[in-house]
Amino acid sequence: MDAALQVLDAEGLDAVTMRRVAQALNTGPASLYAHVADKDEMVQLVFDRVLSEVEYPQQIDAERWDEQLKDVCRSVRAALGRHRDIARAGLGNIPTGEGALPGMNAIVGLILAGGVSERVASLSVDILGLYLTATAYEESLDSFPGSEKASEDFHVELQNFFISLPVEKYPYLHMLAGPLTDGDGDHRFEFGLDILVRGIASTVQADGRPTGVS
Amino acid sequence: MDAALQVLDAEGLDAVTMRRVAQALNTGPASLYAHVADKDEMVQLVFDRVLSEVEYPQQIDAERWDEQLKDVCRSVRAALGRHRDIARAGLGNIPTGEGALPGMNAIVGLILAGGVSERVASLSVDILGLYLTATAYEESLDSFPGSEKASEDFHVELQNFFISLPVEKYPYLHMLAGPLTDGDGDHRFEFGLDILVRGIASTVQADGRPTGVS
DNA sequence: ACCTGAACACCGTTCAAGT
DNA sequence: ACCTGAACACCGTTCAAGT
Repeated sequence: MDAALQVLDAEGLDAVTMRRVAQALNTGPASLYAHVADKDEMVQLVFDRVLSEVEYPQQIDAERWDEQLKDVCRSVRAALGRHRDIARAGLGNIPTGEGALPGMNAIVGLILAGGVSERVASLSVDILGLYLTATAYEESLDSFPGSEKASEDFHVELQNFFISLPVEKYPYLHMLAGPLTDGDGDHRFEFGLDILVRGIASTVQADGRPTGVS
Repeated sequence: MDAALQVLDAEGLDAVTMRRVAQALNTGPASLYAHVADKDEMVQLVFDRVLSEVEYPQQIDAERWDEQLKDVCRSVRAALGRHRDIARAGLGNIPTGEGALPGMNAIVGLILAGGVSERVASLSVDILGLYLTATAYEESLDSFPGSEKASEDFHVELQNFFISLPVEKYPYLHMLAGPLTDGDGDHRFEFGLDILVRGIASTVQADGRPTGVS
């Protein structure tokens, strides 16, 4: 597992193959099958390990549940961001490993502390997880493929493309050419996080009783 | 391109390889490089083609911008859902193909019709795209790998896992074992969509002037 | 401009055989 | 229980050669 994480951090998720990891262990790929069912399980274990880095409050403060919730989410983003494009491995899965459970338990607890129903809490944790892995994955694509230079060039190119679009055919895309390609990652993340957390909160009326939403 | 789409629909995205597509064309893999730079470009073209199936209103009705916006989003989900796990190909990319642009232009227009700033509109279209591709991808994993039976078994298994969790260690996960694994896809999708669209709308005050959000 | 066969450098996984 | 070498059935991509 340490070996797999090392390969991931050094070369990215695509390099985390049975053969590459085995090589880092000075052995052959077949040997790994004594410890792991298949490649997917290996990658899932790495993902779980990364999630174990997530920090969460030991105590839930119901008054500040939304800020605490956001902090856990920021910690998830930070953990994923520290390990290349590992977020890709989390896209289709509900993580059930030892590393992920404490953080997930905290997130569920914080959402419930917001006063929402169990149903809404379940849907919320789902969509929040989706948001965290998907944004982390997108950001990882920006940071690595080439140098930072390449990604900046790509930005300019994309903006030029939108500007070049025929105004009569795509008026709105043309209009937003600037802001659409303006990428401050931290800010984007906070915007989405704020919308989601406020959306979850808006599901509860001022008196603390759940609204009829969904 | 037709051949690639056929392979996708019949066997899923993993089967869309240079070799498989070439075979469907009764030729060798090297021949494809006369029409396409690499595999990624080929898959991206397929993705763009799928997005061309998206339906959008010819005329924006500013009064009903949110319902119109939701309808376009539903159409994106439907289009992606018709083509296996193609959504995976859309995860890290801003689509710039002929097929995707009209729908994207409509989405941007509808968000702007909601009265938000250009900045917020850009962030919103971004997060909405993230949500659409990520949910479509997750749903595609549920529908295919094995039969529907297998996915139901998996559900039960997952629920049992959460129930089996030690209550003192993971109280909230244990509590939500039921709803957390209760998957009505349509309903989940609508819940998230509603939160996002309301979140975007909440960025504008009642008088139509943008709030100071983000 | 388009196509081809052959090759290169990789994959995940299996399996008989060993300790 | 753990490891190994060799093999199988695949990959994407390149390249010289053809039309």
